[in-house]
Amino acid sequence: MTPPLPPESLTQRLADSGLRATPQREVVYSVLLRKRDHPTAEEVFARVKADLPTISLATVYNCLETLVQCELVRAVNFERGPTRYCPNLRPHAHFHDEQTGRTYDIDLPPAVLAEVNQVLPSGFDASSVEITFRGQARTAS
Amino acid sequence: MTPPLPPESLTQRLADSGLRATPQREVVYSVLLRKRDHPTAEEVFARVKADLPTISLATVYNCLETLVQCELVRAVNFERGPTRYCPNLRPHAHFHDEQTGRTYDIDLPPAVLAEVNQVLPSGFDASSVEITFRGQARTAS
DNA sequence: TTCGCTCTTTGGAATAATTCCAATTCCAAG
DNA sequence: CTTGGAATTGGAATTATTCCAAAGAGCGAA
Repeated sequence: MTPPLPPESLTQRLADSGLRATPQREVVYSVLLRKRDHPTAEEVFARVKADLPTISLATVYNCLETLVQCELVRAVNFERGPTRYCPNLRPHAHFHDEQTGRTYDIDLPPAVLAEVNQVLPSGFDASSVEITFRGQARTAS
Repeated sequence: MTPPLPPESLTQRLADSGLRATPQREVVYSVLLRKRDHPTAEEVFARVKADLPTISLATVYNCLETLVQCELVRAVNFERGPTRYCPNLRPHAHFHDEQTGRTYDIDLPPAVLAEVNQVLPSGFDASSVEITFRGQARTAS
C-alpha cells in the first residue's frame, strides 16, 4: 500500500538531526515497518528482542522517541491505554475497532483535510490535526 | 455559548441507566459545568473538595466514569498526559495549544462531520469520531 | 593508533495516572 | 425497622513511562 521509504532514509533523517544510526534504532524502525499493526512500546520491545536479545525497554522508548522526533514515526494515543507507534507518514486518520482493539489507517484526501482545517476560527493556527474514528470494522485485512 | 442542559438532566440520565443521583455525582458534574477548562481527574478532585471535603480521589474517578457512561461528559485524551473531562455534548473538535497547554472547543458543523465520515471505506462503521488540532492559539478567551 | 568527547545504551529506581479491592456506609423498597 | 444492592472510601496494586547514573561505542583530531 504505502510506498516504503528508501532504506537510507533512517540514516539520512537521523543525520539531519545530528544523530547516529545505531543498530538499536535500525531494528526498532524495521520492526515498525515490517508489521504495521500500531504496536505499543512493549510489543516493539518483544519483537526487537528477536534480533537484539539484550536490548532494554528504556532503549526501545528512547529509539521510538527519537524516530518520532525525526518524523519517521507517529505516536498515536487512544483513550487511556499505552502509546502506539505508526510508521505511516501519509496523512491518515485512525479507525479503532472497539471489538478487536485493532487499529486501521484511513487515508485522508487533501480536500477533506483542507475542509477540516476550515473549521478553525481565526486566531487558531494548527500545526497538525489528528482524526480518530471509533466503531466496528468488518474487513478482510 | 453552549446551552446548558436542564438541571434535572443528571438525575434523569442516571436513572435511565439504573443509577442513583448522589451528592458526589452531582458535585462532580456541577464542577465540570462551572469551569469548562477540560480539567484532569486530579483537578476535579481539588475543586470538588471545596464542597465535599471528605470525598476520595477514587470516588472522583468513579463519578467521572459514570458521567461518561451516561454520555453527559466526554473523556478527552491528548498525547501522553492524563485524561481530561468535557461537559460539552455538542459535536466539537479540540484545539490544544502547545504553548499554554490550554484546550479549546471548536464547533463542528454537521457538513464537515459528514464529509469526514465519508473518508471511511465500506466495512467501517464509526460510532464516534474525534478530531484534535495541535498548534498555537492567539485569542481573547 | 590512540585519546577524548559526545552520543547511546542499559538496568533499576522513581513517578504518574489509574484501577482494584475489601470494608464500610447509604438508601430505598418491602 | 430490616435487608440487599449501590456507592463511597482509603490504601494497595498496576501500568506506562521517565529518570538517572554508570558503562559502552564511534568518530575526529593529534
